[in-house]
Amino acid sequence: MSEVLTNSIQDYLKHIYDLSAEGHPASTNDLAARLGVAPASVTGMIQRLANVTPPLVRYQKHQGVTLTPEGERAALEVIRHHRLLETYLVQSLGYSWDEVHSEAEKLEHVISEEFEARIAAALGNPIRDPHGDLIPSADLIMPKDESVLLSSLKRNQEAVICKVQSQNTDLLKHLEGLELVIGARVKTLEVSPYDQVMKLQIHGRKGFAVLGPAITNKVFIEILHKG
Amino acid sequence: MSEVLTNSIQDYLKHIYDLSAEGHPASTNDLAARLGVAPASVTGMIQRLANVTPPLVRYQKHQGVTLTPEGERAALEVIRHHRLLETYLVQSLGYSWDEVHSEAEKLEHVISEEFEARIAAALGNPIRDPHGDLIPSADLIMPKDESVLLSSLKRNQEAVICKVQSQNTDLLKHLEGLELVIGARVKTLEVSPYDQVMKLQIHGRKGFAVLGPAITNKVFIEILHKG
DNA sequence: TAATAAATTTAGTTTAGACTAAATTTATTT
DNA sequence: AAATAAATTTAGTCTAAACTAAATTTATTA
Repeated sequence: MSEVLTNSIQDYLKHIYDLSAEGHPASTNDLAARLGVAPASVTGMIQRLANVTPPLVRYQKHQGVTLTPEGERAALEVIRHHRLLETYLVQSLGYSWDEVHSEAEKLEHVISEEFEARIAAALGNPIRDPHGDLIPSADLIMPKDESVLLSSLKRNQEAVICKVQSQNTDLLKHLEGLELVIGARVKTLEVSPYDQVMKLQIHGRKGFAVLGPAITNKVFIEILHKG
Repeated sequence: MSEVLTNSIQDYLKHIYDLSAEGHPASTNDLAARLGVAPASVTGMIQRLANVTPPLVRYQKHQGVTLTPEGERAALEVIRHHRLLETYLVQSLGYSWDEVHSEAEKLEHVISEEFEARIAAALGNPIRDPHGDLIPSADLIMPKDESVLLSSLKRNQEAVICKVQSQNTDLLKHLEGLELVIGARVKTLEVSPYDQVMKLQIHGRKGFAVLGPAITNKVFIEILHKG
């Protein structure tokens, strides 16, 4: 019956997507917190989304909410918009990684498929955004995440930094200082067996960096298979 | 009291701006037609806009509506967004002039001042959009329009095409074929006194074009003062 | 297991911004 | 100037999406 995906609905679907990504349904309260809205408002909305045809979510009272395939498609569309936009703002308009979120948050709801296609092409169809998050493909498949924690890298293995899971400005500044940024190539020189401290060589930089687990458990990498 | 300029309000202000640009206040019916909304809805909205502090419009029953200085600022902000966006879409993302309007229509309401500044800079602070319309400056002054009709160009005068006032695809295609596009330099070789037919030399093109008043009264130019 | 706390839902309001139908005002003709 | 037409306004309704307060359900703890 209904056909329109309002901004608000798109936001709900987006947050349900990543709250339920961990396996269990998204709870009313968590959703409310993410959306900055009262829990009662969430209940109202998810009931509507469950009763639309086709339903966008599966919902049982007190049991939380998950996306139907239709809901997931819609969510992935918004997520693709968001992450492509963040990438475009950084690459083509010179934004820094910490300025892009709120801009993309607004633009994601209004750009056309044409616009999406043009910026994707201009960027060479990237697979990760500036934060390292995966970008769903044009046909709305979320790529499989091959990344692992830096802390799991063994001696002599090489890898590429692909994500830093943290909003902590100090940490991010510290990593920037070390040139340990997304895209950087690294190789493990040594791992201390007791405290997990790693000695890391950063490609194109002399000497090495020493990182404790407080850092290596926040940084994700893709291991380079020697070919 | 109110502080938020919703999308809808921005659209009203924008259309009031250019409907009242001709001198007389914008009428309820004309506004309704432009906005694709019932006349009664317009009355409701402009009453609200007149009673907000500070008022955005001046309104007297049955007399139409004009912008206050505050309303005009808000309108120029939206118009600047729109025209910069159209320009950016054409210059930087390869849109054609006839595809940009609806995209800009949606984006104009959501971009930040940061975004506006960045695209303006990337474009070299342009003064006209791809349709030839003037772009308000960053401090929201609408530049004075120095353009005149091509039909007013005298023999031997040179000018630059700056606007074609028409949505007619045939005409626009015809002009494109002649390379008579925005930015083109032209010189009048001859004007026929009875039927106003002009013989025009187009810079960088051999031979000349012959244009009747049906065309020369749609094309605007800026005359080049020999310096 | 009863009592308390936390999470969720229901019920009823509110606001923006549209709508229709009816009433009123201004403009145009005869 | 009266009659008709066109434009505008009033009044009341509707929907999306939020809200608060109260009620209910589930989870936790003594």
